[in-house]
Amino acid sequence: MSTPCNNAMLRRASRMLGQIYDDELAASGLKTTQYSLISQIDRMNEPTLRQLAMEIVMDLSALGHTLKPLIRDGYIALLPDAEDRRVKRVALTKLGKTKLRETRRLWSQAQKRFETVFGESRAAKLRQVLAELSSEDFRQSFNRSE
Amino acid sequence: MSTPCNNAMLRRASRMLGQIYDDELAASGLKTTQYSLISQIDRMNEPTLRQLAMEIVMDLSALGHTLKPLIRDGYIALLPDAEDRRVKRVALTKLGKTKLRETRRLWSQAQKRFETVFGESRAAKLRQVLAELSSEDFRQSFNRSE
DNA sequence: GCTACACACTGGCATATGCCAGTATGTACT
DNA sequence: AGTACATACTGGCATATGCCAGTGTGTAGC
Repeated sequence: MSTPCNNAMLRRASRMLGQIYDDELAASGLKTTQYSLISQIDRMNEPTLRQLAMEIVMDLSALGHTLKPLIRDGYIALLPDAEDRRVKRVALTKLGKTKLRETRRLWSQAQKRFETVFGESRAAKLRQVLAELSSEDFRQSFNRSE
Repeated sequence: MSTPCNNAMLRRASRMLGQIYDDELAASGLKTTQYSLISQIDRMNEPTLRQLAMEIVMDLSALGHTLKPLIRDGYIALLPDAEDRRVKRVALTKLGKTKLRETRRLWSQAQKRFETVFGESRAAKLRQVLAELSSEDFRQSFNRSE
């Protein structure tokens, strides 16, 4: 017999959780994807596009596209690197930082409700598993398994 | 302290697994998302668009868009329902069924490697958790938790 | 300095996904 | 039958994500 597709189930759960979190963030005008991106940029110290892309396991050009609306709306800016002229660094603008603080309240509420409904301990375990699947180590192991 | 975003981590893992499975399916010309869709349609008995959308937790209009390329390529067809003229049912064409059988081999390989690297038992548990998160019950519980 | 090659990003095209505003159809109530 | 409302889908617009083919820039070897 064949097992249900792990990838399909992961995507399905992503859609569900995306819808749920997006509902909570609706008032902010940010999608959860955008909030997560801004939040991640805030946690890193003016990362290069590549560093950011690696961290969130996103294709470099996909990241570029995704950043466009956020740049247009003035939340983030791309700064040329001082050393290497090929490199651009991603930074939050003042407006972006403000937006992040505001939106964090809505996000916290979604997150809190998730933890309540799903269970804090289970959520922590789930995040651990998801981190493992998102690691380069996992990709390597997978690729070496052939 | 604040926990890492459950939704962001889920999406990140989805991107990773998507890339991994897509690599395996590359030779088929189908994306994993498309394979999963065809496979799901095959498992259901000529579902209506709405039934299919509910099952995979996808917005109805998003589903409509996603089906377009597969219809264009002749893998699936939309059939009018006999009883209710508002309704359209989704069916695999002969070509679609053939493609499904062919592509299943590649998918099985990805799935098998996943189970090997991640562990069969852990994978089963993960799917269980993902199914829970994808359920309408979960959405209801979440919405009622406010 | 020149040539190859590696690396970082950009642009174009395609699919994935969602929201909202229609359009068509069915159903309930009068 | 007629009106009001519910339901199923469609189309337009926007973002999310990926691949591939550039373009510009650094670097190693000659």
